[in-house]
Amino acid sequence: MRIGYPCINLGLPCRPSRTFRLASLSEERLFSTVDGNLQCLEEIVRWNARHGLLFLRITSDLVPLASRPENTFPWDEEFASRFAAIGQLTESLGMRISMHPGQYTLLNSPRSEVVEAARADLRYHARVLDLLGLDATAKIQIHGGGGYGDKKAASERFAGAIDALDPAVRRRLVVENDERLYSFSDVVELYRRTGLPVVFDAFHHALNGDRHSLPEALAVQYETWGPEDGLPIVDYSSPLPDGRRGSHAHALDKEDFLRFLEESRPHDFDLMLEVKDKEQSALQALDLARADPRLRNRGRA
DNA sequence: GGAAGTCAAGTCTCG
DNA sequence: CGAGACTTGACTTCC
Repeated sequence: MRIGYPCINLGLPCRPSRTFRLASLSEERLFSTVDGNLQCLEEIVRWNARHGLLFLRITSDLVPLASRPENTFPWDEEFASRFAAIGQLTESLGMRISMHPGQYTLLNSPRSEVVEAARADLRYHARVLDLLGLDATAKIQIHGGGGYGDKKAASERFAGAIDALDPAVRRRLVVENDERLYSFSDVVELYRRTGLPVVFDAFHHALNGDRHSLPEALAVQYETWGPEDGLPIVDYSSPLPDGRRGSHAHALDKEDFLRFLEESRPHDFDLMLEVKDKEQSALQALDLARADPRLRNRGRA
């Protein structure tokens, strides 16, 4: 088990997700922004490694507006050696990398321009991971998408869109249960149609659950990950104290997290903590899990 | 310099 | 059918 947090480190003075408005797009602006974002990403990688956090989700804003047609700057060529160096650094540290496109990246839309934009966005994400030189264990996690009033047809479109993807994108994709539409059972069904491994989000499962208990879900999830995919990925976030639906808690709920560790015990996975205070919760989680033998296992699934 | 408003994305609900 | 909600972090504008 490796533990991590998404995208930004709130304690560091830099951000790897600086961006700008479409109206401000220029080659100069893009160059200087990506330059700064990569610099910050490297700082985060080093900080995380020093603190034992070996699972990192890279922000989708690393290259702002990357998949917009207006953006014609060859950032991938321009920064190829910078990406390669950071990728070598993460490899040498034993760090795992993932990415998670936004909620507006939808492969199953009935609108072809939406699907084409999603495809371009996924190509961008895969390009980043390719430039880092990472193998297929570096995943891109997506959701099932919209329902469009006919979930069955929407799921069919999802499967068709997956089948049509470039293998360089396809091999990195994993599908995560959401809090509203595609439950854990639904994404397992998508796995059966597409072969995409399943990311289990414990928080979404609590909000949009089905018959699976936590250990049951983890056992089913485990079967969806192949030898090339690495350890399964699990997302965890604490429930909000006031019980408000959906959004992520501000800080780690220690009791809930310890219960989660206990109940998930038979299964090993890499754990992404989606909590608003980012690295603080990840450090607490690492501390709470320090006696857990899974932390010493970095092996294959 | 800080507060308020805007953006980027697409779906979905509500009137 | 069209306006607004939803989400998130950061930009941008305004005083």
